[in-house]
Amino acid sequence: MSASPPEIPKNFNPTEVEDRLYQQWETRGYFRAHTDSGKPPYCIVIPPPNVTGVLHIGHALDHGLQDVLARFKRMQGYATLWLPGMDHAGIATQNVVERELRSQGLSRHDLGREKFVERVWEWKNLYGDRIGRQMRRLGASCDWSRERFTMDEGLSQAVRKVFVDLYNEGLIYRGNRIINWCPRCETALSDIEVDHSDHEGRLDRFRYKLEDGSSSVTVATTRLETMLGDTAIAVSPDDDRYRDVVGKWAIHPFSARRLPIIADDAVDTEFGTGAVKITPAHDANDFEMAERHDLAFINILDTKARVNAEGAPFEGLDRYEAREAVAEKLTELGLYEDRSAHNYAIGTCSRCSTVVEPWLSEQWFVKMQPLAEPAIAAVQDGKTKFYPARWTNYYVNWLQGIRDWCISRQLWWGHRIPVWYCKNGHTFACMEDPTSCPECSTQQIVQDADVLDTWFSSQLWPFSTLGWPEQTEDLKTFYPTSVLVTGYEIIHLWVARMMMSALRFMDDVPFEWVYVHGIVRDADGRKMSKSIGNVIDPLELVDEYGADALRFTLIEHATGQDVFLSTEWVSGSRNFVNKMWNAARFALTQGGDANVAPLPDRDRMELSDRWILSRLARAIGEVVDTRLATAVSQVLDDRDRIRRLLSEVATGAAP
RNA sequence: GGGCGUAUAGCUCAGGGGGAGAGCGCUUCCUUGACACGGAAGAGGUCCGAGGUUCAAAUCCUCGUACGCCCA
Repeated sequence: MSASPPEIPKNFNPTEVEDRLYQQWETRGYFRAHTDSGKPPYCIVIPPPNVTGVLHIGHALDHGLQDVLARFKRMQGYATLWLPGMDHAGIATQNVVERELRSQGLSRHDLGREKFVERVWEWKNLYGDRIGRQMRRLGASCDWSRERFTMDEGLSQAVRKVFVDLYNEGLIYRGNRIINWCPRCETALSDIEVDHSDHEGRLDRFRYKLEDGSSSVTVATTRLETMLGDTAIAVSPDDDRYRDVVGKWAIHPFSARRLPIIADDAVDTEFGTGAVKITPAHDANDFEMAERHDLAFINILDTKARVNAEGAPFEGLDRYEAREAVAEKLTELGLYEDRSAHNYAIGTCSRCSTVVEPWLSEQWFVKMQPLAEPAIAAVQDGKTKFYPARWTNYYVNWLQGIRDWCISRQLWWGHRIPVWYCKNGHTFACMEDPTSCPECSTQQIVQDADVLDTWFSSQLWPFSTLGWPEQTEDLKTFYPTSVLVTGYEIIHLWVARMMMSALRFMDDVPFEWVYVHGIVRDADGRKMSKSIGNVIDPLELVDEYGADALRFTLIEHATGQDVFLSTEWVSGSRNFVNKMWNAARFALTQGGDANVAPLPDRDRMELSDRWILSRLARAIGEVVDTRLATAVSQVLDDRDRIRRLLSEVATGAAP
């Protein structure tokens, strides 16, 4: 044997090889999907990353899995489309651009709505291709000619049609309800954009005097400042302690408002004193009770969670300042009793971690139950299947308990709600921007100021990206899509909503399979976060070990559990990739192309050839028939055999 | 309070009704013509505990313990 030719280095250099090959693949159109090939279709739409973001290690796993599936199906002869794109990420993007403005001493209000939205588009055009470049570095074999953005013209048409249709059917309605309000972002949030965690707080107790001066009732609360908006006191109808005060009135110490003392089954006799202050405008349970008893709704906080005029004499104070001020004032009046430590759950904005305020306001909602029922049935009937199957129950349970979805956001970046109000009080939704009211023809009309929740557009992703509402060739060829690959944390945020909207508007499920993977954590199992400082940048790992090494590592461990990523694993995978490189190098140095001759007839093959071909066929069969992570471990098993065989051939031990 | 997951070698984890596994680490040897990002040999396990099903259980079932996650 001769020495290795110098043009094949001993060590695999991933950066050089991967960049060169990716460019070739892309410019030669290998990732392009075709609708006229006559091949069976296979389609994956990417869970669109936020346009503001950079790729994190979770994307590397998510995209790696999709890439394996896409490349595998291409090799099997399917017309394969892996469709990439990005999400406009309403709150997140608006926050980024607002932060940028703030560094120049400006607010979005200084620019005005139109200029601000222009500014966000400029930002998007400047930074929006960052994700795409990073995905290419990771080797994602997407069809970039079909890249989509949730704010694209076509996708916006889809959003508009869905809104108008649901509105006309009565499934979208406007209502004055308790919603989650973020005082920093100054917008409503949906239930699932709020994170809940236990918090060490306190329970304050104070007295309301009865109007007739006969006695007083002591109540307990964790949010003392909300007493400014109290409009009743409630006790349990079975509570003997309060039997003789039900029906009487108490007096609010700061406003002289009369508060009825009511009996309601929802009151827990065990909590606090058994008597509960009722703040209908600032608590969801109190709101429901207020509707049952026809109580007044008094909103005491402004959009920044400062006390408004309803809360005089505390007007202008922040909610936490007000909490202390109210306690002091009650003490002065001899009404404050005591406080004790108390743990309770608080909700925080999932975007900025500010404590959200339950707040009464007029918002748009989607009535979910009629949409949820078909989505539950489709999974129970097996039209869409979860892998691993245990997520089926999670999905079904979620939908069975679903509540109406608050879709309006007090933001400027997003799809504006296509509803107009005329001066004569008519309200209407329409596909084309109107110039007059369709009912009374007045031209004095004004559009609703709010935009839609970002998830309202992403719920349409599997069909809006393929061209819907137009009946495009892509839509006919690739819908329903084959598999959705995503992490379990967005089954309820996204997967369930896609199921609902697709069944309603496409009359078919959006995907046959939902492949659910875990979260990538650090080696100690902690979530990666900037504040802990344990974030692993996938691109740094690609620089150091190569994209294949990183993706192989992630997929090997994508068994449905969370992946605790240690860079030592990636280094191990890099070594394995190098092993493959050297196997190829070995083959080429044995005579190069001359060795890649057509195989002889079966009966003239040598035993070793037949053995390795059968081994190859078996390995392919096993890989084809098993799930990804198992396939990877199969590859690892085969590695041993390959290694042994090579060494036998090299030493002349095999015939 | 309800639901789910996990427990297998020193570490991190696959697997799964009949043979105890991988990577990393460890020990010993090898500057061998693909590869030291390598090769060879080896030590190392009550497969969390108890009960049940079975000819056979680490694997399936029940209960328990510990840890983690999700929902309220």
